[in-house]
Amino acid sequence: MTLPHPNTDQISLPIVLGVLGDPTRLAIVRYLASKEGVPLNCSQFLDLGSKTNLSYHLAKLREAGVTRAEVVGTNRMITLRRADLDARFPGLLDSVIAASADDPALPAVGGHDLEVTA
Amino acid sequence: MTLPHPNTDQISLPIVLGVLGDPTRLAIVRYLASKEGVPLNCSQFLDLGSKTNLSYHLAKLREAGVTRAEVVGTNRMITLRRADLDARFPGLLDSVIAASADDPALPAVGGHDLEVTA
DNA sequence: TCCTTAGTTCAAAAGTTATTGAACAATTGG
DNA sequence: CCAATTGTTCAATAACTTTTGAACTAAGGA
Repeated sequence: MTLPHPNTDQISLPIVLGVLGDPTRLAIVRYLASKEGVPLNCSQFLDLGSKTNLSYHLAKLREAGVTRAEVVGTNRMITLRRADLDARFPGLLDSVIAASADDPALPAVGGHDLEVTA
Repeated sequence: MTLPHPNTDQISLPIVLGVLGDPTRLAIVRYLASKEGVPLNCSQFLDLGSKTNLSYHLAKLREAGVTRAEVVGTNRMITLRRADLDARFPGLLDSVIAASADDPALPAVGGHDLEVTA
């Protein structure tokens, strides 16, 4: 039960940009970046939409090569593909994350500030 | 006859990313970046689509704050809003342009290489 | 003034993306 | 085995985006 992911060299710039051009998905990426190293399961994101809708957005991110999802039991552990994105599009992810960090219009995950101690 | 543009602080990250997530518009931005300082009119881009369709894509870019269009006679002179984008989203435009420079899947403007002498 | 050039606007059609709920599958724990 | 948990898939719908052609506006030159 492994899920399909593009290889690094199959990651496409317009597709990545298009996928990030959605507030829900940008919020997911921003949250993943703030918890880098910690694999998160889908239910962490339920603030951002219904379970079905998140499944859709997380699949878009995965298919674009922005995230990686590993099946662990009944969970999908989701991580940012930072190294792959940095290799393919140097500086892009950093600038997107930095810019998203001070965007008050983006939905928040957790209903609390990202700086709250974990 | 001035066209509507967002102020710098009204430029939105998801909207900019969404607008750049289209091969035609990315090709326009890439070409504008390669000719920075030289204002271009719309007909420069006719390789990328019909006049009507380009009017649509150029309006999207302008409304998102990515380009500026100035009316000069019967022409619209189009420039990249690099300073505004750099101020709002540091590093973003540079990384997008650098990444788009080596994307063979993007349509080309002019039917010749961008490095051809002007 | 009349014609041309440059680009917009409008309405329709076609295509794509987002959202929902109900049903499904896979794993884990009792 | 049974039930709960986690997440997917499917079909429907709603909403948006892209593309087109015909009609239009505005400026400039003959």
